[in-house]
Parts: sequence; structure tokens; C-alpha cells
Amino acid sequence: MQAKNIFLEIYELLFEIYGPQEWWPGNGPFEMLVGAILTQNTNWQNVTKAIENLKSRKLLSFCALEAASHQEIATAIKPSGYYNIKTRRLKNLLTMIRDCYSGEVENLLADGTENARNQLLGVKGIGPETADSILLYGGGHPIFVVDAYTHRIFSRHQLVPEESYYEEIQDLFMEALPSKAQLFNEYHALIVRIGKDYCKKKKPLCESCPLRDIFPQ
DNA sequence: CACCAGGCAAGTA
DNA sequence: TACTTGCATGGT
Repeated sequence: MQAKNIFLEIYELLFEIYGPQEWWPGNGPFEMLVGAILTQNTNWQNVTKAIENLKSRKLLSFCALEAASHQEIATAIKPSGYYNIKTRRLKNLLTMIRDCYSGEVENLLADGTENARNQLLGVKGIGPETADSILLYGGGHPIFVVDAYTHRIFSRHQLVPEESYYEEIQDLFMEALPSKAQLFNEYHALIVRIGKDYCKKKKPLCESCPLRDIFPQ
């Protein structure tokens, strides 16, 4: 007999309602890495414009981006916002992959989860969420990605503490769930999916909120 | 017009 | 340690 696992039940209900989210969109690991940085605090729709610009300028490869000037990259990724700082962050990531993984993205993604995570966190401009997104969606590592929605929604329903660090929330999910990359993949994407139309502010969920039947009140 | 989006780092006290 | 601010575009 097992106590019911609320984290797993919420996942199953979300998946039942919304279905597979098909993350990560785009082609291949390199495009995924670029997208992970470009989407920081930014709508994915804007990121697709930036990625299309990189593609049309033939900059969407490790070597091309490595060779490109700051100005060239910044102009291309302008639609994704924060284009100067994101250009530096992309360059920082390429430098780390060049220095630590012989310039091969696959070597980074094939490294052990802890090693790769620590290397990513050492890059200026890559924090825990971006690092874990790369590990999960780029490398298929079974690691749970936490974001602002995860904290907002789950703390509101007393499922995680209001005051908690990134890794504490991550641990709660990873202890409660089977360690499957595909599960973590869909779960995070589903949380982002509902975050978009999740009624903010104030405790009781509004009457029209479709999540009333999913989350404990 | 205001507000938000698939964060992170740096500055201040 | 605990806040606050800068970074910037495009959609609603």
C-alpha cells in the first residue's frame, strides 16, 4: 500500500487534459542550447524569430557562432530581447564547450549529470534553470527543471514551501517522481503550459479556473 | 497605456 | 544575507 502521490497524480491529470507538449521545439542539440539562453525571461515566440534570423544568416552552428562578431549576433537575436547580454552568454557557453569539451556539444551532453551541470553553472549567464533545461531537453538527463511557475503554483497549494531554494523544490519533485527523463520533460512543459492561463494573485482559484479540479484547494 | 514572458548577475546596505 | 535593479523586445 502506497500513500497517494500528489505530484504524480497532478502530472497525470495535466497530461490527460493538455496532452504532450512536444518540448524541445527545433532541430538538434545546438539549436536547443541557443534557445535555452535566448528564452531566459522571454516569450518563446520572440525566440523563434531570433533563431530564424540566425538560421538565415548561417550562424546557427557551433563554428559559425564562434566566429561571428558580437554585433553580428546581437543584431540577429534582437527580437528575443536582452540581445547584448545574451550575445555574451552565448559566447561564454561556446568558450566553455571549446575549453572543456573539445568544442563538441555532444561531449558536454554525454558527460555525467553532475559534471555537466557544474560546468554549465560555471558559465556566466547560465543559472540552475538554464543548466537543467540543457541537461533534460538537450541531453535527455533525468533532471527536473524548476521555474517561477513551479514555485508560484505549487507553493500556493502548500505542496512546496513558500520560502525555498531552487534545489529544494527540485528535490521534492525528484523524490516524489520516478526518475524518467520523458516524465520530467512533459511535466515541466505542462507546468509552463498551465502557467500561462493560471489565475494569479490571491488564494482561492477563480471559479472559471480549469485547475480547480486538479490542485488541492 | 500597463503588464508580462520557458532568468541571471551585479549592486547596495 | 536580503533586497533591488538592469537587461529589451514584442504580444495582449
